[in-house]
Formats: sequence, structure tokens, C-alpha cells
Amino acid sequence: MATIYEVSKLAGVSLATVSRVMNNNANVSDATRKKVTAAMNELGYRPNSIAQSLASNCSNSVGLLVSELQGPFYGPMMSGIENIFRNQGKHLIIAAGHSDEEREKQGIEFLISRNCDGLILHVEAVSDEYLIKLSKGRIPFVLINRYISQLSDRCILLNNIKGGYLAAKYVLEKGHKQIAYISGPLWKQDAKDRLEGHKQALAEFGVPFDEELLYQGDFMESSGFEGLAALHQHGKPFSALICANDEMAVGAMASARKLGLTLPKQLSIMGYDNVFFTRHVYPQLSTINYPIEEMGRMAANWILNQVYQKQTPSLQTLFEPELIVRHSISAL
Amino acid sequence: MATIYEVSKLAGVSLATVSRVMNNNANVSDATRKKVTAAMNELGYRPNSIAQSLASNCSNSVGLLVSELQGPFYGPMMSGIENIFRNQGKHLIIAAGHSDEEREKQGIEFLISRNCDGLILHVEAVSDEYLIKLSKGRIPFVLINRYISQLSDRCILLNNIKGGYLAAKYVLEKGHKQIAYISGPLWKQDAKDRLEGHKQALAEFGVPFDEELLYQGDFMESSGFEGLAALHQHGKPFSALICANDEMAVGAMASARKLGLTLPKQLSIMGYDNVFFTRHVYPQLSTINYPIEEMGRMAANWILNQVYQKQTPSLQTLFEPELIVRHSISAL
DNA sequence: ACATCAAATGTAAGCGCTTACATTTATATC
DNA sequence: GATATAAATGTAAGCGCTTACATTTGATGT
Repeated sequence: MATIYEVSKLAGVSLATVSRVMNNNANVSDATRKKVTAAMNELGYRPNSIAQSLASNCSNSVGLLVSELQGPFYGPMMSGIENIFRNQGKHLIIAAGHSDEEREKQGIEFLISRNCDGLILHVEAVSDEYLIKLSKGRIPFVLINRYISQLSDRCILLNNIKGGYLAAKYVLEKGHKQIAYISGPLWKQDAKDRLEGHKQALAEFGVPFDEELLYQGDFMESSGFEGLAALHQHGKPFSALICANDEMAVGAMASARKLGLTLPKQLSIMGYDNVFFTRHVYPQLSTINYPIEEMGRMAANWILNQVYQKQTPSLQTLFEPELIVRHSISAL
Repeated sequence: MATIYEVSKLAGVSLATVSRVMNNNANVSDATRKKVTAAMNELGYRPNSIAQSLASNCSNSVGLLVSELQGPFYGPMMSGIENIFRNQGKHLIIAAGHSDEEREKQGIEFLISRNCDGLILHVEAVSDEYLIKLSKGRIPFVLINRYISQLSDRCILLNNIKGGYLAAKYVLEKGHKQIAYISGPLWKQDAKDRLEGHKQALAEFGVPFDEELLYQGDFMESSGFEGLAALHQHGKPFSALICANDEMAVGAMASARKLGLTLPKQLSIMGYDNVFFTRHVYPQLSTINYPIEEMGRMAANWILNQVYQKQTPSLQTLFEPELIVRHSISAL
């Protein structure tokens, strides 16, 4: 591999000049610029990004921590992020935190030790204090799907209260009054918010919230399955079930079939997130849209703007959910 | 950030000694080792990985090129790979190629320019010649889901011929004789192989292959939708449809419903890949298992073994598909 | 023709590590 | 105790760039 030294020799200029044409910033005459690029081409020169990083103290890499690398939610998010950075010559180092405090911390440590210039974090288990402390450190980061008031300008969020509200309102408007709910783990803020919005809508329609119709899941398919089974077993009747995400909704659908319920006639089911497979299940799932890819792009732009001083479209932190009507809710 | 120099000063030893305890290889006495680690802790020292990379000419990073960052197929693959590397302190730089020759090449260039020590490539559009030439270069790589005879020891593959065979055999055993097929794009080897296996099974059962019942899709859902519509419109009857992947199968299911066919009674549908949502569609899709996560892990191990001289479980390049029976095929 | 100043280029000191080689210290052998 | 040998540590030269500062070159005005 040719180095900058060989290029400079072939072009008959100094190292500094070669460096200048590479970073095409300083004033270099057209003639020498041409000489240098010619030499680069002749040698098939490619700058060594590691050496550049060391000398410039900028690694051009951004760390991304997600809970999982797989699953319908993170895929679009990563995709949106990669897209933005790729065009800017930045690269993404990806780690998974698995919603576990220790592993999330490890992941963050790992990314920092890799000299990332900035971080995009989708963390769930790590404490607010930890993040606040982290924010005092050297390395800038932006949070997706998490709100910490002291860090509010770097929290990219969906209005989950509104999302919960929209879902319940729609179901109520369809005439349902006995509505069961499978929540996410209530130590997670988004799960709490969605439930809160749900309750708001109920209140607005004068329908009391019934604790007996609440099952706390963990956002995974299996807990949707178990949740519906448990609610059904409990005996309290309900005509609709709202789930705090699509995966649980799908689990509940499987459970419903096992219980011999025909969907959506005997049980209406509502999801949340609008992940891609919601169109594929039968009946197609009505849900709440979570513009995760767009939010990923926004996070990337935040980094571009704050870390690399790039011009970006204006930064937005709060995103709005939207009702997606399909065929899983029947009118009562 | 503390540097190795400050550590050495505090510990009262030389740079080299500090470096030695960091890489705990050379012979360092217990006493000095203790002194040094104490100094490190006191200063909160973390080695600068960029400087390490430059000095050691090893970036500890592995490039991964996939077609898409989203989608049910790549998620598990990335997940498997990340898992292996994370434990070894290697990191993953991820880029997307979007099945486009130019973008795949760009992606590879990008990863190389980031000084990856090795590459894991899931490429589709780039030519064999390009890869053979690449293999002559400095940077080792392994291929997933692609076979090039000159590079056979670094191709991690599924036996797609057998997979195609298994799918067709199962459908034939269920009594179907009029079987439509929606293939992948036939310039892709895996699409060709699956179709070849399909034909083998037909031949074995004495059922002639009918070109009129073949539709060439592109592995995307929409082409499954359109494919079934086109086959149906064509008029030639068939009782079963085999799709070359699950996404197209799901598209075909939607299409079937639109045509008013009840599934699986009026039309049996078979998928391929066993992506996670196949259990969620209705009826649950019978398919062929593609152990993609395992293959991803194997690719990671290949890199560990070939690039980093680590001990790994024995390397395997050919993986076997498996029939997954669910409820989308009815007996005739 | 000369001084003045800006533009173009060069010089050399790092960035924070690794590692070949040199040197010192400890241990074993007779 | 002298010598040979191994173990522990130190010295210093890079790795391939960037960049502050110094120097040279070329315009410009008078």
C-alpha cells in the first residue's frame, strides 16, 4: 500500500502539500494539485484512515447501540442511520445491549474505547443518572426513544402517550367498552406512556379502567400469547384487546386462535409500532405507526450537526404517532 | 484522557512495560504488573484503540456488507456475527450493498478504506471476477451465500438445490401434481439452485415441469403478489404454489385472498427461508429452514481463525436446509 | 527597483501506541 | 564466586498521517 510519502516523492512535493490536496482545504495551486492527484492515481493511493484518525483526533466513526440487531423494529432504524452516514463517509460501529443494564454499559464502554466521535443510543436498562454522567464526558451522544429532562435536547422521541390514546380512542369509537390491555414492562417509560394514553382515552369516553383486564407483558411475542391466555382464563369478558406492541399482538392472535376465537369477530386486536409484518398477519393488524426509520435518520443528522458541524435539515426531537386502520378491529 | 506515557510515569516504569502488561504477553514480573495496573486504575486509563491500530497494523475491526440492514433475513445473520465478535473485542463495521453492483463495490471500498482486518460479504451483484481479483489483495474475506469454485474454501453456503428439492418433494408427497413456482431472479445463483432442486423432485415423481407455471420474481413481497396474480390470470390450473422465499410467499398469500381463494384449501403455498414471521401468517407457512444465524456465526469464526489466528470450532462451509411443516399445504 | 504582503509550499513535531533490540538484573551451574 | 543463561525492563524508532510555524515565491504598488 502506497503511503503519503511515496505520493509526495513521485509528485515532487512535500508531505504537507499532499495532505492538503487530500483534505482540499488549504490553498494549493492548480498545477500542484494536478501533479499530486496524478501521482495518487498512478500509485493507487488510498489514505490510511487509522493514521488520519490518530493525527486528527477524529475517527469518523459513530457508535450505535441497539437492543437487538434483529427484529422488525431495529432494522429500519439502523437502515435509516446507515444511509445518512454512508453518504458522509462516516462509519457505523454497531453493538447490541439486549435490554440488560450490564450489557448496555459494556456496549457503551466498548464503543467509547473504539474512539467513536459520537454515539447513538437506544438504551433501556441503564439509569438516568448513568446517562447524565455520561453526558458530562467527552463524547457526545443522542438518545432514541428515551426522555431525560436534563438531556431533553438530545432525546429523540415518539409521543407515546398520544399513541396510546389514539389506539384506545379508535377502539372505543368502534363501540368497544370492555377492553383488555397487554402492556410492556412497566419499568420502561414507553410502556408506561402508552398505558397512560390508553387510560386517558378511556376516561374521555367515560369507560372505567379495569385492572383485571390488564396484563403486563415484556414486548415479546410470547408474552402476548401468554397474556391473552391469562386474561381469557381469568373470566372477565372483553371484546377487544389492545397490545402495547405488534409482536405481542401477533402472539395474542396465535393465542386467540388456539382458544378457538375467530378474529376479528369474537375478538378485536390492536397493535402498536406498525412493523412491516403487520400487513402480513391475518386479519391484517390495525396499529399505531412509529416512524422509527425517520427517527433514526434524525438521530444521524443530530450527530452530523453536533459532532461534525455539518449543515443538516432542522433537528426535530418529538415525533407523532399515527393511527393505521386495517382489519383487526370489528365494529361492535 | 490519560495516555500510556502518564501511566508509565506514575508507575515508574517505561512505556514498553506498560504496553506489555496491556497486551499481557511478554514476561513481566508480578510486582511491576501490579504497580502498572494500579496506575492504570488510578488514572482511569483506557488504551487508545486508534493508536494501537496504527502501531500494530491491526484495526481489530471486521467489515460486514449485507444487502439490506433490515428485513428478516439479515437481522439474524448480523446478530450471529456481532455476538461472536463482541466477545473477542473485535468490532463490526456495517455497510449495505442493496444488491446493486456499484453500491456493493462502493461498500467494499469503503470497508477496505476503513482498514478492516477482514471482510464478511453477502454480495449478489458483483461479478465472480471482481471477487477473485479481490481475493488476490491484501485483505481476507469470506463469502456468505455465494459459490465461486476458485474461492470455495471461503464460501459459506446453503445447499439450495437440496432445499428446492425438499420443498417440491413435500408438496408432491401431499398429492399435488399441478404446481406453480415463483422463482427468484434467475441471474442469482441461489434462485437458480432452488429451481433446479425443484425440477429434480418433479422429475423424480414423474411430473413434467411446466414453463407456463413458472413466474420469475425478485425475492420481494410485491413480486409474490404480482406473480400469483399473473399465474392465475394465465388460466392454467394449479393446486399448489411454491415460492423461492418467504417474502414472496406472503405476497402470494395476500394475492390469493384478493382472488377469493381460501387457504390452504384452494391453494397450497410453500415458502423458503423460515424467517420469523412465517409462524405469524395465516395459515402458518410451511417452508425450508435456512440456518442463517448459524452461518453468520460460522463466517465470524472463519475470520477469527484465518485473520486473527484464534482457535475456533471447526470450520464448515456447506449447510443443509430442512423442511419445516406447518399448515399452508393441504393434502390433495 | 524595492518594499510589502499574500499565496504557495516546506519543515518538523507530534498523535499514542508497538516492538526489535539493547541493557540490566536475577537465577542456575560448576 | 565466576560464568553462562534466562528473565525483566528500558530505549528508541517507527506506524502514516495532520498542522503550526517557517520559508519561499510571486504579485502589487510606488
